[in-house]
Amino acid sequence: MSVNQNIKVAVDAVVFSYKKNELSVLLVKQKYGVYKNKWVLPGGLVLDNEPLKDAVKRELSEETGISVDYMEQLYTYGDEVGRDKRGRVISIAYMALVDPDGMKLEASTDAIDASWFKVGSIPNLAFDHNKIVSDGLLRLRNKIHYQPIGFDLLPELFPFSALENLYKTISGKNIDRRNFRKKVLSFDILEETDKIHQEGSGRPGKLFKFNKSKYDALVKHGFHFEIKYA
Amino acid sequence: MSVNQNIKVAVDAVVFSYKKNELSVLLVKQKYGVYKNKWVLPGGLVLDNEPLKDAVKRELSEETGISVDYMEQLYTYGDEVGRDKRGRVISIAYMALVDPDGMKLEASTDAIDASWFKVGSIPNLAFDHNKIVSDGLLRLRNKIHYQPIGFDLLPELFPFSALENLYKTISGKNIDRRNFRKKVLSFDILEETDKIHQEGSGRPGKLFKFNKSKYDALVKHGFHFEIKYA
DNA sequence: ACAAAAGTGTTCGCTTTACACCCATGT
DNA sequence: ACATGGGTGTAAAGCGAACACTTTTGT
Repeated sequence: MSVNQNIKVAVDAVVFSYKKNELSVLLVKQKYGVYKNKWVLPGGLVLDNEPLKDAVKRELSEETGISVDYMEQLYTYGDEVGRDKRGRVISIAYMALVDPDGMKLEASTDAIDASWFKVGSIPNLAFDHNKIVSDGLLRLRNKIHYQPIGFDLLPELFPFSALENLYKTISGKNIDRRNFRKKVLSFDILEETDKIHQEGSGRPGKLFKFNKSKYDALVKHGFHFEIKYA
Repeated sequence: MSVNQNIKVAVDAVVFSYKKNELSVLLVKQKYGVYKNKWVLPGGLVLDNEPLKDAVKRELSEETGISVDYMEQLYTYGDEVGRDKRGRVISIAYMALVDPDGMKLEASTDAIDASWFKVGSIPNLAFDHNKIVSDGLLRLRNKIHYQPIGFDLLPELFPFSALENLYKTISGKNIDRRNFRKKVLSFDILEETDKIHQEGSGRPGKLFKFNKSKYDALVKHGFHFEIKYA
């Protein structure tokens, strides 16, 4: 333990948002250094007395001004010793989800610019960040099947079709509307409100709300969320 | 990036083995330092130019003399800033599986002793290592349902009942022998050899072998391994 | 002959899937 | 009245779950 080590520790975040049938990732443009003007994932070095998850939140707040609704550790990238030109840096990557409604991006410290990129049109990123994004996407695609994290991409109140379209978009598959609604409602973790959705054309729909405490209670009794596709 | 950071990077491994209906974890007893004589997971500091997974393999080889059949990254522990008394150390934990047949434990560098502990009787470990073990166990329990990693705990040739008992042991549930066999064989990823198993009493059984290349080929065509219980 | 483990099919119920028409609203 | 998206039920197929007797070997 007395060995002198010269490895730096960073965190990076793959933050997803969803809007109008489009899934996006948050990227920032570097302001300084060797990677100036390169797009990268928000992130940076961990402070000496800072828990990893606090480092992620701090970097997100500093570089983009946003705070997320859901966050989990994704993977630690440290097998490519030369992944950062400036020296050995390992990065602990996190995946996060956010409802972008009412959020405003604000590039500041370290970042010249911050912006959402649709997952279909991510530019070439510095480091191994393209790989991290695709690992994050994979995690998200898998996890929406067996954990109710999709709701963290939606506003608190949402029409049922929003959930359906979210699943269609993220999974890339078609869903049978009737079967999907039947399945999700059978879980009894959504509250139907008496408000209705008014936007665009067509018949207005009721707004629903994810009841997290009900979900938690059900889980305690052995319930397991699972959605397969029609 | 010019910030001076004082965080050390370690790796730790939760290595599982299976023998006679018992699942065990590999532990080592510390030889030096503040944690002398404490049982811990095999692991240690990463070298400056060493990929993380190489560090795990090196530490395992140095401290216990074993090499593993399967290894995957588990989780990075870095939210508890004081998890190591000697200073800030984050640890990237790996889960590994090994067939203990013909393996010999050899404690050496840094370790006074190395030994298998049944998962039901793990002592109090230093650091947060009890937590890491239980996270590893959880990962293993979940993963055998949807990835064919159980075979890495068995010898190359095994009687069908060994697989069945492995699943019973790890999941802690009872399995219907007929349904289990039907399901597994339906995947067509096992080769039936003409050798037979001779040990103990009862009718001898045929030995089977996991056909990894066949499995890989099937996966490429959309096959998904999945085992639920009767 | 007995004990011990291997080997083997069928039935039932539930879940998944496939599928099409009417309703409420805005223009 | 037409366009747009919301809301709803039923039948067929496939999969998971429950269940018991015969076979082979050693003692």
